[in-house]
Amino acid sequence: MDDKSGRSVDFIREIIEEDIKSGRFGGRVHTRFPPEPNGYLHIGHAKAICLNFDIAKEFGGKCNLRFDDTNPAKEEEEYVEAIKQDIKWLGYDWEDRLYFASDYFEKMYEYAIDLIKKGKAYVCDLSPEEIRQYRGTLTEPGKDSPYRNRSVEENLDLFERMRKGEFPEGSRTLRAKIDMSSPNLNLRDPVMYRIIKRVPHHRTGFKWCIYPTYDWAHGLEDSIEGITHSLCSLEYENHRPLYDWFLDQLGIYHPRQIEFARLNMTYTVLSKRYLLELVKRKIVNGWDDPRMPTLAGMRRAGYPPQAIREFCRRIGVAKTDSVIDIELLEHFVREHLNKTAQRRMVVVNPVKLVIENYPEEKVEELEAINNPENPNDGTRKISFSKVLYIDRDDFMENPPEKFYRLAPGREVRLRYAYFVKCTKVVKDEKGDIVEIRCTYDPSSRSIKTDKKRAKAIIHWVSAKNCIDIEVRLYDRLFIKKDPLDFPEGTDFTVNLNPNSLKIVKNCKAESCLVDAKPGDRFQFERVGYFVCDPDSTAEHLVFNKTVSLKDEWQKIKKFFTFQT
RNA sequence: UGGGGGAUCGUCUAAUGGUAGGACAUCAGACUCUGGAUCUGAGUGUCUAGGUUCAAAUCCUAGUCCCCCAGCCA
Repeated sequence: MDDKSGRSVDFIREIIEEDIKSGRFGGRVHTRFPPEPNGYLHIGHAKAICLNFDIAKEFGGKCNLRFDDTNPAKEEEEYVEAIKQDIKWLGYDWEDRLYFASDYFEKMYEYAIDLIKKGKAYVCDLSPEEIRQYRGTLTEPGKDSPYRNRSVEENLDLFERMRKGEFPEGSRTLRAKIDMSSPNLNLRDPVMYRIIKRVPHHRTGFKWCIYPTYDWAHGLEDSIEGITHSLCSLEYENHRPLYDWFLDQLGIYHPRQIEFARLNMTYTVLSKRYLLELVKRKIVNGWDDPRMPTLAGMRRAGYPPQAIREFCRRIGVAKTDSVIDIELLEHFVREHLNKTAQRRMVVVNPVKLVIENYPEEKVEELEAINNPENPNDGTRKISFSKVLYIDRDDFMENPPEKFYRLAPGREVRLRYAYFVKCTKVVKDEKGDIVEIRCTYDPSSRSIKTDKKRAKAIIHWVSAKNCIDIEVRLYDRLFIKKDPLDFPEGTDFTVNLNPNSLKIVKNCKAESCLVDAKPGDRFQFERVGYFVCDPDSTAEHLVFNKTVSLKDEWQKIKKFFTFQT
């Protein structure tokens, strides 16, 4: 999408504009988002949600939320609620248009009878294996089912008895009578109804023992709801002739199906199968684990919904298979958080810094800016004293050339405070640094008057006045750009990032963070963006890393480690 | 091998016969009390081969490569 001019539109909006112009649907635009309640929504669904709801809004139309609950074996109520919550969180509203395919079962049944009466559908006694054999292959035509030419009366009778539950699961199906030699396998007498008796449907219980298949049901759902443009992913392109066929045979209202490429992202898996596996094998801690690409996971990771929406808008929509760099998503997350997240100082990996020439009992209140990007957020006071904590990563005993931070004999500025100069390093018997000693320059305090330039500015907290928090450092779940690229005989877990979660307790945070509530987002200065996790209690605050700040030094460090 | 789709910087995406542009990423510089943010600059692209045309990413021809389809999943 050309984002500067805002003039160019994607191919779907182009089609819709043409349809409006030609009056194809009386100028109406009505879309729908049709999830199957068999898993949690992920960022790929977000693309479809944004597309459907945004288009409806842009063209003055409506967008329905419709659960495509035609397979009781896989669907659960838990997912229905989670999906509704996620869509709301994303910022979309289906108003009073919440529908379920299962609400249309009776109507669909009537349509099926209509089709049987027209001689366009028949009850087939072939077993699943036989159906497969009769279907033929990609290059060979199929064979007609021996039951294909039953009389309308017999079909009507059998179909009614299927509904009544007279036949065992898998014994019979209702099939459309189309063309067993069609080069499009979907048109080789597709199954419309199958018998499922053992599991209850999450909404209709055991009321039904026949269930419509996707191909039969979806167009009917769209038709019943008066959908104008039925947007779906590319793999349904081969199904469009079938979608059209059913509606044409029935002679009912006929929406237009348009296919677009689903979202793929680097370092991410977005198939329900693998996502479910991650949860079931406890590789992650549930669907809302912050490492999951689910909306629930991203919410818990601290992703602002606005950033996800902006991402969806900016990736555009096309028919080309594509893989989006995850960096692009992270870019929009940072962009939003930079403008909105208040800054705090938190030392994740603390080491003591003692200022030798600072009075023992003295405490100063220093002013810090809450968000330099937003003056309206004001300032806060932070406590300064003789003993501080700084991050171990901000000190090196033998620094390389590009390391600007604290080192023996070096001077740096403490953010919003003074210049300090390292005088000494105190180590324990193992040789680990336990304390860094320094002196400070009392004249360097004021932001306004002190023009002394610092090569580096580091963050800190006062040991006397800080709180301990838990920080969960999340990183991408996979180390490989394409997690599904694994050697034969292994599975996608070989590509898991062993360091995707690092829990750090006893991080030192400035005291004003005690007021943080779950969902509150902050920038921990010079570290990254963090969100307060629902696991937090008043005594024990937990923060999840959303995304790190861009870090020049990390790049340099990486470069060095590659060199040596 | 049948059918259906698709191919533009590293990655997405514009240009609808008339200057191949933007974003992310990368690199360089400026600025900065966050090695953040911001600003400036740089490099990198029309799948291939022919043809039509004053002019082709766009039209034509032939090829190449990629994706989807043989569930009673969606």
